[in-house]
Amino acid sequence: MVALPALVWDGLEAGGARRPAMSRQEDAAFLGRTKLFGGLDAEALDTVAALATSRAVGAGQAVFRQDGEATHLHLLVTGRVKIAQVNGDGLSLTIRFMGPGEVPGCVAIFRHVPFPASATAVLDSRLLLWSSARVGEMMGRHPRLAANALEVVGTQTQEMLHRLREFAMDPVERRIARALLRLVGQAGRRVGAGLEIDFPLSRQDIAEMTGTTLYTVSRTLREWERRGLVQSARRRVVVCDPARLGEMGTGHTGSHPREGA
Amino acid sequence: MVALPALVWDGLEAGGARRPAMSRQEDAAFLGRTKLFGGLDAEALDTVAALATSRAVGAGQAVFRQDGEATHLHLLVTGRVKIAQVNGDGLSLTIRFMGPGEVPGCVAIFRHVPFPASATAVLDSRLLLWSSARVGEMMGRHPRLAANALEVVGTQTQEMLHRLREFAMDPVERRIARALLRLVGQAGRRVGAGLEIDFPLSRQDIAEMTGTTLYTVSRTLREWERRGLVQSARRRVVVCDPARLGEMGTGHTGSHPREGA
DNA sequence: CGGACGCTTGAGCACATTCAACAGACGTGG
DNA sequence: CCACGTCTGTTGAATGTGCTCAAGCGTCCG
Repeated sequence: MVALPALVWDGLEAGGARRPAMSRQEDAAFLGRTKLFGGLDAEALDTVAALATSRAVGAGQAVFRQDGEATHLHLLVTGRVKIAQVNGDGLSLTIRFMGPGEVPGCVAIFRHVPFPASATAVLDSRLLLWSSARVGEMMGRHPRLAANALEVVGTQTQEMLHRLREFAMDPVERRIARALLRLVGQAGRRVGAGLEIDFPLSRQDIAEMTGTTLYTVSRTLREWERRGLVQSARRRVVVCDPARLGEMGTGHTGSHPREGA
Repeated sequence: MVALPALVWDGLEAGGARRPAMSRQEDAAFLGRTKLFGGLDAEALDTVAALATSRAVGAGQAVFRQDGEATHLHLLVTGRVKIAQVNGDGLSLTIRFMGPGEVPGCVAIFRHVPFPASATAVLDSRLLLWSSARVGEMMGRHPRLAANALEVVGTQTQEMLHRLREFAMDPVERRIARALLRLVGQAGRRVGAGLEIDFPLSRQDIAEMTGTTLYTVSRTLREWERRGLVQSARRRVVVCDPARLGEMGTGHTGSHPREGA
């Protein structure tokens, strides 16, 4: 609502350092900084990079689809991807957003099961791909990779657990606050008014992340804007006061939680 | 409410074959049938069994506590264990129940982080323990073990994801139905009226599994009892008609889901 | 036998949803 | 460059699911 400076979502500033095409060497260096491939020796990284296929996906395009066979491991290099699940009634739940260095759909690859959710690029993105068979080979050859994979998947389990608790016990307002803080943490960019979320995010998107409706999100954000906690415009959200927004999560500001102790 | 035959929860029938003390050889054979150790060769199993410590935990006693340091890997041999998380306000969420062959708290061990939840025996239970350091050694020595661990943790992630969707999109009634069916699936025993859940389960327990209150659970179960879907008595639940209860999950029997497509 | 525990039920209320209508921003094409 | 349609967001009013609070009852166990 407040006037926010004009902005393009993709391009130089969003993606960090510009890498238009990226050489094999640059890829290898990048891999070494990811959770999944970190700690492998230089030679291994080089081999892994050499085996990868590169793929560009435009904003709004699908990276992979729910229930599709998981034929390839996807590593996000630049851009941003939304992981979302659709249920039988056509309602959809956004599991999370992923950024550079993350591995959308990794559990499905490791378990050799269909993707449990769809991945859609929300910004122009570039990914590296390895076939499922290649991944098996690499895991066998590099025990460190297997250990990393366990760590990555374990982290995801605990994140899911954390969100499960939110859904089970927190009122909508608190879930929205937490979702925004999480997004700011993983995709926040300093701007004048505070921390802006790096990619276009509609009320509907937030609703799908928090299991509520776009109407409730709109009302909540509007109220927070009056109180100076956030600023927002069309598909743009800036968190001005993360601290006070966080108290909304811990706090007893508003209403009552659910359930009897 | 309907008269159910008298019953003791623990003892012969609950635990499958009776193993009062259990030798190392029996332990090894048992390990070979678990998800985590399955597929290891006989020699490895024997070594692993030899390295284990046995521990008995009485019903109602804690196996480990939330936020406690994860010093040991726990494998449940007999009995049943409840995994639950308490939040700051003293409200608790039951993540799941685990039975023989399962590995409560495994993610914390693998990631070297504190337990995210508490484990409590709901029946007299026996567990095998390995120190965290031992687990590291074993995983290094047996690649198959590392692969199994990834599979186990990956399965958990997907289960959490599934439950997350339930919490986000399903009304309370559906969540209760699903919870009962899940319990019957993993701890169901044939009885005259249908499938009885293997261990004592109160309204409060069900409420903590489904993020609701014991009052709502009571009303719901009562209604289902009138319709002949379930039978229940004090801390006992029998599912009489799993099929119709399942339709409650898929179906449009009742009300409306949440969220705008 | 008495207390604790688990279960049931009613009445009232509140958060959040549903439905409906509108307003402004964007971009597209004439 | 302006007109139009589409997309996103805002807001009001009515409704309802599920929670809170309160009371009572039966059963199990000490």
